[in-house]
Amino acid sequence: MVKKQLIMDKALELFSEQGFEATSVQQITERCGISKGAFYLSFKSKDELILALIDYFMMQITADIDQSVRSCSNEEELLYVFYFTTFRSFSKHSAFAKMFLKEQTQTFNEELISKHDYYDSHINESILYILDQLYGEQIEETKYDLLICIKGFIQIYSALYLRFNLPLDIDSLTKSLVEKTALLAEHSTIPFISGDIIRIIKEPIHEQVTTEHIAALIEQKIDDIENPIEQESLQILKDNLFKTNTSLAITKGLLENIKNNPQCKWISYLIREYYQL
Amino acid sequence: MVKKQLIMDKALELFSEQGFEATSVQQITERCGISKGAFYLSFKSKDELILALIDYFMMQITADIDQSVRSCSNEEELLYVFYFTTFRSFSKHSAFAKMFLKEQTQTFNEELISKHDYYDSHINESILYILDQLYGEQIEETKYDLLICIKGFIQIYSALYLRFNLPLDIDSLTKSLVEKTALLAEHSTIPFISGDIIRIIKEPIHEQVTTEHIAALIEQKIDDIENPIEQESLQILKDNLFKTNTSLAITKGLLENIKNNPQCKWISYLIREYYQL
DNA sequence: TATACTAATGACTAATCGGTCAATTGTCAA
DNA sequence: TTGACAATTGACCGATTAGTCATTAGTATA
Repeated sequence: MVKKQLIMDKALELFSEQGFEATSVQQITERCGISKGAFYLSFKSKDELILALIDYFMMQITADIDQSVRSCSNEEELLYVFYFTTFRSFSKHSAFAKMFLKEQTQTFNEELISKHDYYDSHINESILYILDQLYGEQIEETKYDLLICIKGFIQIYSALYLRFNLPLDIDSLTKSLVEKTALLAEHSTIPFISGDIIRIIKEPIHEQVTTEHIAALIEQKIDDIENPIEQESLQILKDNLFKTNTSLAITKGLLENIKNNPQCKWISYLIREYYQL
Repeated sequence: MVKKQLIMDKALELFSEQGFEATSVQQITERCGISKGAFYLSFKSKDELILALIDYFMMQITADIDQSVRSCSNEEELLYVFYFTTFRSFSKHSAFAKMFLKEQTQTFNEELISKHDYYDSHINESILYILDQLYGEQIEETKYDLLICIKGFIQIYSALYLRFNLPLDIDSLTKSLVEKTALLAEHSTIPFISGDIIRIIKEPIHEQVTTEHIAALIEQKIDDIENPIEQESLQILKDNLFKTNTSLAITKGLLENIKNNPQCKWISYLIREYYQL
């Protein structure tokens, strides 16, 4: 599916420059050097394209953040690692980040909102995990305000950087934000986010990670994977989902096989969560 | 110009629900109960409409914020007054705030960006004024990071509130943000925003307030004003712009005459700045 | 070379867009 | 009541949109 990738690349360029609605399928196909018909061989509709883009990148970004946070052994560095990974991801996928920033407040598509909420809730969990690890009970009251503020920091600094296309000194930005976050965590006492609001924020809880969900995801991705080892690993992982008494060692090994393919990051993230690895 | 107001009202509703691009002129005229031709009697184009909306509301909001900040005598309350006025304004004009949040990241119109920058720079000045008053030299290094963080707080909490249409306890939110801001101002030591970035941020400096600019603005607004006293006051203020040795007392009195008309807030703000009142 | 199959094309449709303008309606002074 | 003028209408325009499909080009097998 090289064609699909080509379309996604060029479309992302255009979306980040002009926005989704302002970009026509014609423009996309022209930049790809293909015909209009060819576009609709790869994607059923223009909407499906943007949803695919969001999935493709958000899976990577979200899994990236989660992984580096969970694998960080040094508590001192937890916040640093989180911010650093986040901005490095945004920096790496800056065209996507730009598009995402443009479209995230748009209401034009119900499915887009729910997708946004889905990944957002995963990121929320990563942040809450960090806060829990670092401060625990100490910030029981202000926890959700901290969550909001951290996301506010990320959003406003990202927007600044993406707006002017500045070269970003991630280390410096991260250090600055770590200090700010720590200050708020350790000294702020007046919460705003009340129990009611928390419930509303949390409402779009991401569905329980089910065997069917993972299996469907593998099914969907498996044909796009070119490396035969990775493909077989995915197949076995999928089959094992429906067996009992599967070897955790084998599972871990299989996960190791696919860990370098960015397309598999999300799946392995979900499987790790599923088996509590 | 009652028709113009009707169109702006209904269009704002639609824009805040669906976004600007997704709303057609047809939809607007249908909701107004007028014909398509009638729309184009009031506005030269759809673009002119959104620019008018932004001017109409941003003038009020920006002037509101500036006025309450500058007229706050108690230094202790400065930050509180700023946040409170800001959120009260957003709350009062929530449909506009919603639309603005949707469209602010859109690139589709050069003029829209420059308008955004124009009002943004005014708000920046209000915030920097507060920071200067409260902390002065003490935050020389971190001043612009504070500016960014304050705007980040406002943005993320507004988005939260507007997204879920929650009833907003402004006082509570404001107290929470005042504490956070004070913490950052008093204790943060690691700046990120460097001199280079400041220059880029400041670049779209709003033009010097000129006599011609104010006169043109009055000219443009004066026919929409229905109250004859307000209309005459504006006329005299405009004429006085081109005279030397005008009485400051008279100017102040005239400003007093128009202070209750929201349409005049921006003009009186500029005139006050012009005469250094 | 002939056949069978897939990949790719671009002219086409139906709908909608922002914007125009000749025709109609409403209003008020003479 | 008439006539002059302003306000309002909605059919219409050209451009553009997302999406379709009969046709063609390319490729692999027999």
